[in-house]
Amino acid sequence: MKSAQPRITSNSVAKAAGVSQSTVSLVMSGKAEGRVSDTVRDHVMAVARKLGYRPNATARMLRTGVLNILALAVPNVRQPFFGEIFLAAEMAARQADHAVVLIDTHNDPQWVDRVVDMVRGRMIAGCIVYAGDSADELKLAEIRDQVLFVEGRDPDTPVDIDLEGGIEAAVEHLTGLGHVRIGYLGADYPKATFQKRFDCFLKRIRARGLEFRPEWHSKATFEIEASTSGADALVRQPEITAVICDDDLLAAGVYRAARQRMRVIPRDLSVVGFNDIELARMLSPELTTLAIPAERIAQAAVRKLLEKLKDLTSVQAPYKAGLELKIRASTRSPAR
Amino acid sequence: MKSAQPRITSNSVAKAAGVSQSTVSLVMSGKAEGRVSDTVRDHVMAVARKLGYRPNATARMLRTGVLNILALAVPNVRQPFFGEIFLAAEMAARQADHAVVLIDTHNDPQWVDRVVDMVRGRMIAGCIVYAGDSADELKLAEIRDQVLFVEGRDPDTPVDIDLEGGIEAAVEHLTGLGHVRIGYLGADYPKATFQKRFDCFLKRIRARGLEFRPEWHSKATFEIEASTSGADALVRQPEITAVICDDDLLAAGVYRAARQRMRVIPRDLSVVGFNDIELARMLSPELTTLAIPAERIAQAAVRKLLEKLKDLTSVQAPYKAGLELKIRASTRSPAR
DNA sequence: CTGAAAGCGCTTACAG
DNA sequence: CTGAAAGCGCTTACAG
Repeated sequence: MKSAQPRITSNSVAKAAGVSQSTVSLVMSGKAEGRVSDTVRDHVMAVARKLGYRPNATARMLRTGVLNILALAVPNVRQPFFGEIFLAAEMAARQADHAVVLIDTHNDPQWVDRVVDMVRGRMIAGCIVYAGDSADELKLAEIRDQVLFVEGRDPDTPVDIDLEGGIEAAVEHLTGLGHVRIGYLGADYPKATFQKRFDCFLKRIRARGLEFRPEWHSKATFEIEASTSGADALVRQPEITAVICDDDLLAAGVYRAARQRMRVIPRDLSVVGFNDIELARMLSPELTTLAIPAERIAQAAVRKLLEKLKDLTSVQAPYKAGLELKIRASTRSPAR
Repeated sequence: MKSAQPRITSNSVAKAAGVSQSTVSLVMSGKAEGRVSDTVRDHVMAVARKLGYRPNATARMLRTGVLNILALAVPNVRQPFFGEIFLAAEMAARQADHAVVLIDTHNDPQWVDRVVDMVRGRMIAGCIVYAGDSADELKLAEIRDQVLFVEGRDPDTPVDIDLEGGIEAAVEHLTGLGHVRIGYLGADYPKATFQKRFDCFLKRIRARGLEFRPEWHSKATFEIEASTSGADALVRQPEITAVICDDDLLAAGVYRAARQRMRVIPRDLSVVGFNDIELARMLSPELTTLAIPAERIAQAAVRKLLEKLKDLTSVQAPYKAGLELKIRASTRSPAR
């Protein structure tokens, strides 16, 4: 059996220091100022350090009712983009003295129920939901006061990206190069953000007075085989001279399909991605792509969630992050 | 201010159901069998559901002393490989009714202190440390009973990969193709696993009676520019006909450097990676690489940590995961 | 400045 | 089968 660990509590520290337990608590929580003499405070701190005492976070939470754990739910942890989102969110949360529990929604069909359980069961204070499915967002209504959506369904999603502006920049870039028959490779996931992206694209195409045929639209999931075959549906149509993708991972599928069809990027086909993960610069030629400012988005999400948890009535303007079109070597004028 | 939330506790449920608080507790914790009549149990469950009651996890933890949160410390969350590790660990932990807090050690120089604080402060039950730096492993000695190392410094790391076997397979594959001057692109991070990898490589080269010159060894971090220039130090030496890399991300640098030097893979240069992340199949040509069974490793780590936490004295044989050489299009016989 | 005491919401002997 | 009570380790009025 497990050897008996000598549990060090505020009580044992008090005993060892020859003071009351309340005094230890005051000192350890940094509220000694004006309530405990400097001599006693220093003595208690010394004893606590010597014993290796740390206040029991569970007891503190129970007593104060203040939780300092947040959850972050993202579609797929294996995607480097969400790694970046987590990293920035964790750092922002840490600075506000909070820990972050990461949830992979793709991987756990029960995730909504678990989040609701965790919030109601006081395990976590709240949850940031990045690009949740529409159905998920609905089920989260039960704890809406503890949830903050990023790239969500609602037009006023508290933290969102400027899809209109980004897609416009991408389309203008391609039309500026002379492309008139542009294909669209969408992400085959039931997320509002992908629906919106395609809508913005269509709107720009129409505004430009360009043609768009249904067969120039394909969808695929992000696994490499799936994205390759989804891309091939576009690549095999020689009249398409450029493709815009919902994600850099889909662009990788376009590269693969193009190679198989002997179409050279960018000579025979221009490609634009979405996200600007490091892969974009590992591909050859380097990928032109819409960069999402992951760090700013994650910071805004944490800040807004913490504000919401502190003060439900505070009305905040949504944060809309601008996208930057990184022009690299995968786009150029179509061959005549 | 925040609107008053009507807190639902076992007490309020008891009142609403007309039973004692202990009865509610028994029912909710699933210990009603033989202690509470079925009628009362069903009634309590119905009332609890109607009120949306969830037992307060914090109170339960404080009372039972049982924590169900683990931490997982990995070098860099943005690397898809660690996304996979997290995913599998989270799933295994969830099945054992535990949550996982993810820590990015690369990103937080204070991470060791935080983990120690969390363990001693009873926020987490224990921590899995994946490829910690040697210095970190030393500082974690204070909570060694709550820590489990993966790919660690210790020769008996409880969960490790079979580097010897893997590197041997890679070297044998290349020598079998006829390569005799093989370069090594190492990861420039102070981790024991990378030191071991190179040592295994050298050992195999020597066992084969092959030459190895110091300038055939280069090191780089994983950012694309860094790996490209680190790779270039090898690629620019025409006598090197093959390169083994500590990571697929480094292999991407070799591809980039080779392109710049006009050396065609695999005609002029064979490349072997490490990890088999999805990138390996996005590169062109597809990358031959040593696959690490991330899922099995993560599962073993969670299982072993939970066992250790339950029973300190149980002695377990280390788990050593075999590596599989995935032979793809980036390796072939050297041109004469 | 210091300490005794109540209570956060549970679980778990214990008594009936 | 059911309930009253103690106690997990803190924080925070309250009294002195």
